Amino acid sequence: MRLFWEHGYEDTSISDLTTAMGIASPSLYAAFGDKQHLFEEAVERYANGPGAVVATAMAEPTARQAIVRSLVDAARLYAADDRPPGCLIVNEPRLTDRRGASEAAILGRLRRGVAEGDVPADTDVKALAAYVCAVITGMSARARGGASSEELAAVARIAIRTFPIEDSGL
Amino acid sequence: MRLFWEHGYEDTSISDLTTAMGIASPSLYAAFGDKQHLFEEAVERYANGPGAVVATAMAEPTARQAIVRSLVDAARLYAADDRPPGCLIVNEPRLTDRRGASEAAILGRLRRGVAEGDVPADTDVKALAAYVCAVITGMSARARGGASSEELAAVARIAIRTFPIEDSGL
DNA sequence: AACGTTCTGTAGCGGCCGCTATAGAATGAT
DNA sequence: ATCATTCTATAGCGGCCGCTACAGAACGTT
Repeated sequence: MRLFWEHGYEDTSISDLTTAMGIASPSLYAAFGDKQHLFEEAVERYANGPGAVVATAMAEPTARQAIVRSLVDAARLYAADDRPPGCLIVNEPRLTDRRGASEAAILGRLRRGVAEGDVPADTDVKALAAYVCAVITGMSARARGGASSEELAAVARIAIRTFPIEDSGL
Repeated sequence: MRLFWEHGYEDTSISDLTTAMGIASPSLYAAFGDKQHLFEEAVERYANGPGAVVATAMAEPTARQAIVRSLVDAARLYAADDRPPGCLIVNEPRLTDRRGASEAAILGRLRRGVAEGDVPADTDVKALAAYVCAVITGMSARARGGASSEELAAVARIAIRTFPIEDSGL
């Protein structure tokens, strides 16, 4: 998982993986089938662990808090010094579906916000969800380029200013 | 240039290039040296042509107009149907220097704005430049994912709301 | 028309890729 | 202690990569 996270699918070779695991390639193939399956298992593990930032943030009581939490957590986690920088799902081209699911989660949370009254009814929720995803993508890219958590947090703070929803501390 | 733009450096093979050019590989090597040099020439050509969006936008009279123009132009060009989607320089991992130059240009324009009075003196210009770059990166990524110009423009409009500078039409 | 030069294309180099056939080591049962 | 079974590692498959030696075609000169 860490290797795919750091280097991406294409730039992680079977040789890299077996070396890191301390096994030989036939053992890897016996255990995981092929590279594709191993990758899927790694992504699943990632999505249920380090990659659950956005998903868990959506549980916040208001839509604004949910999105603020996404961005703030992303800023911290994408540049945490005990992990590879950025987000595996955001950076890996072939994970379009997973990214779509994240965006759908954000969109759903915004719509719930409209329904519950904490988001103005005239808000273009689709565009806002796309915007949040774009910012998160940009943050992940910057993390990969060596940006610090503080720098990402500064970006997040600016991004948050756009919301048509009242401030709520944080 | 188009091949590198569409598929990136690694996923564009010499075979792809020679096929597109209608020549054989020895001719390519005679003309460009090696793949790396050809890529650099292609990037140079890109930077002086389709990739000059941000650079030219910086010439706008105010910093705000410059940044608004960057985002609006990016929205239109990144999803123009007569070109590959997104930005070569933004998407290619190895072009860190070029990206740094773009960010420096934005930062310089913001500082000039502070000096000329059209940007508030207490603005965190570094963070704002980082934010703009992050949004542009996100827009390029979305373009690659198939987003339309309209969708990108919607993202740009939201992004623009953050600016601590007065609106000026557009 | 014959020649010398320039250029293009065929063929193939070494190297790494994902993947696997096969032989040998470790383990449990008799 | 011997054997049957499971697992592991060595070695190597075909394929594509970037790159190039070399032979043959095209062309300007005499």
